[in-house]
Amino acid sequence: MKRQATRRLDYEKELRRRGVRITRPRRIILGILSETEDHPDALEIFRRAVAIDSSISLSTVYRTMKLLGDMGAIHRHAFEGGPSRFEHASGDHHDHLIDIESGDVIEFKSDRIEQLQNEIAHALGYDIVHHRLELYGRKRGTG
Amino acid sequence: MKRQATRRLDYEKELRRRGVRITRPRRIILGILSETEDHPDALEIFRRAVAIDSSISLSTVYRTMKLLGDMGAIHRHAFEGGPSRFEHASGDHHDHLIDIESGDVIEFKSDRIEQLQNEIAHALGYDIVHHRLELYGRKRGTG
DNA sequence: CTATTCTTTGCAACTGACTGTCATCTGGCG
DNA sequence: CGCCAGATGACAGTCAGTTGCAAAGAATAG
Repeated sequence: MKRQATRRLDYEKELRRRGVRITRPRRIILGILSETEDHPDALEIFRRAVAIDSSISLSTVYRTMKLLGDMGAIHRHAFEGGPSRFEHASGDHHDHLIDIESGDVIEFKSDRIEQLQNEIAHALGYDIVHHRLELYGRKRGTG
Repeated sequence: MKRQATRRLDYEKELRRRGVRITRPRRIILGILSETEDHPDALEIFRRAVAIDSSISLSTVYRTMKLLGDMGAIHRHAFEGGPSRFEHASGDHHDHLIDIESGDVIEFKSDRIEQLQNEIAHALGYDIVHHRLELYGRKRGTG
């Protein structure tokens, strides 16, 4: 449970190392990102940020998400039919199963699939730069 | 090469069956969709349609793509960082490898991956409604 | 073939999700 | 503290797509 505080400090250290200033809005957004285990969108992050400091603007949230995304500190996911949703980039790679009823996101990982993807790309003469694998499903016995 | 004309007629028959009127703009768009083997976006379809009948509007293209998509006659793909691109829904399911340099789309199919996806979703208590698997890559020996 | 009906169209205004501009503000060093 | 490049809030602009509406045009009836 101390993981979160550590993660925020890691973010700040990394930002400093890159000559990025740690401002009040950024510290608040970093705090929100490091505490959440879900996949909030920009508006949701904005709402949570405003609850802490009402002067924060939505532009700053978007700018900060872009900055952190470019740095590789967070991942942006453009799931179907909605705004981008974010998660911190710590931990290793995984893909997502999206509950089409609730919007909940479940993370999973399959080395077999990754391996098959590489084989396929290779056979087609390509190197994979990145990929997107999303399963959209419904809880069994719920419809 | 007669496949395309047949496909357009199939589209029209299906539309009629659903009580949808076959208008001039729709016939033109259907013709474009049945002739192309690539994955054009709405604007590209619009450009091709205007070359045939300059009075067609972009709204009608969007509306027709939505109609055909809802009917399941075409598939809409929202690849990263660009507008939706479309392809006719004939033939069987496949996934896509996108050349990040040229935007070219290569179709591929892997029963092994599909099977693994189902196993994963099942293990998590879900039934897959649909999925999205996109590989973004670069041609080997090109960079 | 014409009248009637109800869908579809083109246009323009609108929306959601960002991105860019700019005057003002501020973090961090000196 | 004082400075000042980089960051911020406010808001205009963009991009892809959607929607409201009056006019046009399919399909059907007569």
